[in-house]
Amino acid sequence: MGLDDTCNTCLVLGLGFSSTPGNPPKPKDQTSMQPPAVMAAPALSFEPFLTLGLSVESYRVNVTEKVDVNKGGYLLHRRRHHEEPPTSAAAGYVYRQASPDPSGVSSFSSGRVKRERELLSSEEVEVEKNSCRVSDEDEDGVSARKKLRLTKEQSALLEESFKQHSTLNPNQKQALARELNLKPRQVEVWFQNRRARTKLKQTEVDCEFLKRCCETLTNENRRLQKELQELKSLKMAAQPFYANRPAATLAMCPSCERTGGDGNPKNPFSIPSKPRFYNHVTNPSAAC
DNA sequence: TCGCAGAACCGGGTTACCTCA
DNA sequence: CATGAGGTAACCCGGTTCTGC
Repeated sequence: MGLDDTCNTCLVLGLGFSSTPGNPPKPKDQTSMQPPAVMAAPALSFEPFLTLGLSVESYRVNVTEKVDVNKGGYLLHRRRHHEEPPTSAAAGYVYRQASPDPSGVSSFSSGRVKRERELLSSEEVEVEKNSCRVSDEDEDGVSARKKLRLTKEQSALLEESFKQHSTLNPNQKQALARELNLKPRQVEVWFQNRRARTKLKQTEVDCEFLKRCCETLTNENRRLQKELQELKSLKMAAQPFYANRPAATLAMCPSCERTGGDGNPKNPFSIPSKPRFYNHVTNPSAAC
């Protein structure tokens, strides 16, 4: 092993996702977004490479399954799982709830679903009749988009509901609409937009985190390049003097400038026969 | 007047259910 | 009777439009 071989001392810097402090524990039935974090460098490797990168696949997957950074969990997978609430099972209520289905393929299998929806839709019409806050048409019948301004009370209730369920089942939507004197469609839209805002916020947080990781790794790369350069210049300077010695027996610690050798403890230039690796973060010198 | 937040809308994808050959 | 295809409804998402402040 020569100095060039010492350059083969690996540096592996990985960037991936791991849990971030402060993230709420993921609910049992939800997958969670794991914010990115620098992975610990592997202890041993013999290939010379410095990696700065993301696991694209894991990022993609995780980004689509994240937990609201400040409002609790939310679901991005389409889920059509439902279950009967304990109190209303006999009445045949249908719930849409988060599904643990990891494939993202959802299930919404109940023979009662459609009937339930039909019942609800008729109810929805009634609610919409009663809802006077927003109208799709003006008095003269001309379609005009009017923007709803939610009151503080309405917003608070919607937020509260979102904290509990980031998605609504038809019953919840109806109940919420009734309570807020809004159209079920408006409640639905609010939840859709709310989920989108949550995701956007999470994406921004992730982006910032990755930027910081990138900076850190860039600096580390620069430092190691410099160290490598120093090693090379030391090798060049030492070559005339130790011309008869195999290059593999030469090594010098750039930090303490001690020179290693062939592993013989009596030889001041000996290096261990086996390469010693170290955590460059906690121990910047391999030779020491 | 401009920018922003967010409500509303649109198109596309997925799933469940129903009907019919 | 079982089954597969086609149609429909409902939901969600990403993206966009547009309104009110």
